[in-house]
Amino acid sequence: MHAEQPVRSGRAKRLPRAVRERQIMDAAVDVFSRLGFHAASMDEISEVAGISKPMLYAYLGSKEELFATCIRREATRMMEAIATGVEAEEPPDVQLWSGLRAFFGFVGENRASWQVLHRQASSQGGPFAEELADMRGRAIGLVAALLVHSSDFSNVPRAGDKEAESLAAALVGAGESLADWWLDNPQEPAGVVAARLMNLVWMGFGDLVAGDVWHPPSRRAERSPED
Amino acid sequence: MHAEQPVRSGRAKRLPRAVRERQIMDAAVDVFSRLGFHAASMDEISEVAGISKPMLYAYLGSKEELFATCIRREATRMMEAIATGVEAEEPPDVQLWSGLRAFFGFVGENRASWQVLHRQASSQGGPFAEELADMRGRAIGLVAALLVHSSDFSNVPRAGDKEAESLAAALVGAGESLADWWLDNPQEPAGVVAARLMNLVWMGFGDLVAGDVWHPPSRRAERSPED
DNA sequence: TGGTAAGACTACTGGTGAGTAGGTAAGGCG
DNA sequence: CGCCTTACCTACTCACCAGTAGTCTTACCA
Repeated sequence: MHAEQPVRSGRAKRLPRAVRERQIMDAAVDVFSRLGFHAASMDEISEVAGISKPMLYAYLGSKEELFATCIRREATRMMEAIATGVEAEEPPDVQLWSGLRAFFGFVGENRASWQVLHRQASSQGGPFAEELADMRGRAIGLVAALLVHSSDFSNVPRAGDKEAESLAAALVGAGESLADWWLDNPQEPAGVVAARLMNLVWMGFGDLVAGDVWHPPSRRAERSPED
Repeated sequence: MHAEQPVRSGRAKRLPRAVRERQIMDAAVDVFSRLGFHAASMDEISEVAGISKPMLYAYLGSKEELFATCIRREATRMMEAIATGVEAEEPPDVQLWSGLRAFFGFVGENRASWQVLHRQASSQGGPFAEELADMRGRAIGLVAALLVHSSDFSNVPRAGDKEAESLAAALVGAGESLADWWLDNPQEPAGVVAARLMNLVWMGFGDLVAGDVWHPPSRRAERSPED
């Protein structure tokens, strides 16, 4: 988690524009995540960023533009974090496992980002939710493709795209909510939470109750299952 | 979905307090679900309800009280709808199935309620989220108890409470998100969506890919799987 | 048929927060 | 060293909205 620098008292030191913009964005994500879009005030964001309000407007435009920029930046960071963790050549279950680990890893280290993306963005109407729905749609699409691809390994008639999509939506949603739950119960490491979801969606309660569990292939031991 | 009566132009007809309160609550749920807590204005709520602002304050108190009352009412309605659908004597998988059907049935017929509960309430901080977290916690607790109980049927060492709870959180979350997805893709009936989630969480992708599916016991045919 | 209390309204206040006008310091470059 | 550009500030305007004061009106009962 970023350590926002303390509230300044005098005049801020001169800094190049790019640096200030990053500071402002960090502050904005922080404030938006804590208060939500409407309750967050530009005054507070500027204060946390350590500059004055007109700088905000000079650099990042209106409040709405600022919020949209936050969403885009954080969404991109997250998708990249996940994409980096997944190898397209692996078998489906391993890909899923890698994706889950990367996802929970990101959330664990960027709680504010996650709050902004998951709660604030989706609960505001208009272009924000749309922006977010786009990214969410891409994530669901990826998972759905994974599912359809999984079916190719078996001799079962290929599931309909709609069906795969809704299953993917359920899975993505399970991940989102488990991440939320995890924020309130942060005792456990990311790897354990990810493994639990992996077991749920891959094995199902039916198998789990019967004592069957999924476990990652033991090769590739450089990535330990604990964080 | 309620058909909110159109915007009045003259003076409203005299009505007994209880009736007016219901109208106001319906209007409030409608407006809060569309705009969120902050963006919703008491003026708009009063307009949709077909009365003037002072009536709002006379009957339901402040904006915060009104919102909290909405949450409580809708949460209670939903929990009751689910509880009514589940028989405690049934085997675990059937209980889960009934619960899912009842849940998706409720969401399908009360979209505004669901928006208020799932999005708006949780994204506002303070006592609202707490209220909501309570209900959510009860739901998770119920599912967790179901899971622990399931294990008793098997010879597996009983899963830890924490583990059951996180699995339940994932399941509840999967339901929430699938419901959200469904709102955007409302072609399919509630029963089909519920069945799909049931299959996912009970069988798991592993079994589904292999062609194994869960299906409800064929007795009790008076409840058809379609809505 | 008139009295009255609950139901309803118009028209205001006060506070808050988005966005801006106009002015001040600080680094760079001749 | 003086000039200009870029970073930065204080102090405002204006709109919107929660909440209220004071007044009118209608259904019901005696």
